Amino acid sequence: MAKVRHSRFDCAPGCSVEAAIGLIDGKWKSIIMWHLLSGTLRFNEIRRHASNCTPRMLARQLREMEEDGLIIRKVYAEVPPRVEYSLSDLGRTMEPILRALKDWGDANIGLSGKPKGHDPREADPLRNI
Amino acid sequence: MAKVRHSRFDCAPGCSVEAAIGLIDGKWKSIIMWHLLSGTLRFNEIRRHASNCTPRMLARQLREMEEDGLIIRKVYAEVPPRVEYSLSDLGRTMEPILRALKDWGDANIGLSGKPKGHDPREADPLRNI
DNA sequence: CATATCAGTATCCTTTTTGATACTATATGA
DNA sequence: TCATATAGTATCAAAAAGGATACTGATATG
Repeated sequence: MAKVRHSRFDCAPGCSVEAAIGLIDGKWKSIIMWHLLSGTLRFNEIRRHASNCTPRMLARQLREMEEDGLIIRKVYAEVPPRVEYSLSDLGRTMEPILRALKDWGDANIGLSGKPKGHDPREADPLRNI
Repeated sequence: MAKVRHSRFDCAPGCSVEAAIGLIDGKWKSIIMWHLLSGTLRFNEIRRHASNCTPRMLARQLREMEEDGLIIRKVYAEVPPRVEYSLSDLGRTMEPILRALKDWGDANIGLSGKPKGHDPREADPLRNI
């Protein structure tokens, strides 16, 4: 998405939709949230779930989600360091969204990564008359 | 989001989540979908719903959604031109997602544009020991 | 005749996001 | 002793997304 994260909402009623999605649109956020639904995870545990997410990216996304109050970051004063991430109460309220996304994806995304079902252009070349 | 739109899914099981959100993460897509739930709309009608979306951006997002099979674009050979956008069957299957987003937003976003509920850092400055 | 409407495009530019790579300090285990 | 694990950060570069503005061509309206 862009620049201004969930800014002003003078465009009701679609805006609450935009606001909600604005919180989870980072490239890894929805995945992170999804896995945190199952319980607390440490930094590198999350990283393993989101392979090919660089530590830099993961850190950024986690910080943003923390700022948005979606997750909780708990630092233990140990060596080597231990940091645990978990969903906040607010974050947990997003479960219906995450589940809806998951259900839709499971039902509609083939292994191709493209939605199932034909592209209308291929099926009906006259559509565009 | 980024570069590769719903690419490969070697990271199950979070990937269907990512795939689903990848289809609606454009700055205006979820809003467009939301309004199309109520019925067919013309280009400039959508534009009015998404004030301060430039025609360039609106056109781009609509094209992408069309390519993804979420919406249908119907062109009438009239002058001045008339083009109608509507949800495809596939697009309509996203209603649960959109509704979940809307419900969450209505329940949790104040007029500030920030999620309701306190930032943990303000409430508990010792959290980060 | 001048203007507005329609559905966009074209061009240029800025901002935001993401990626690659290397690096930190300390402790444990081989 | 050397590597490994931890949770990141620093720096640089690339790419993607978004924005501003101006323009189209024919027709209807004032």
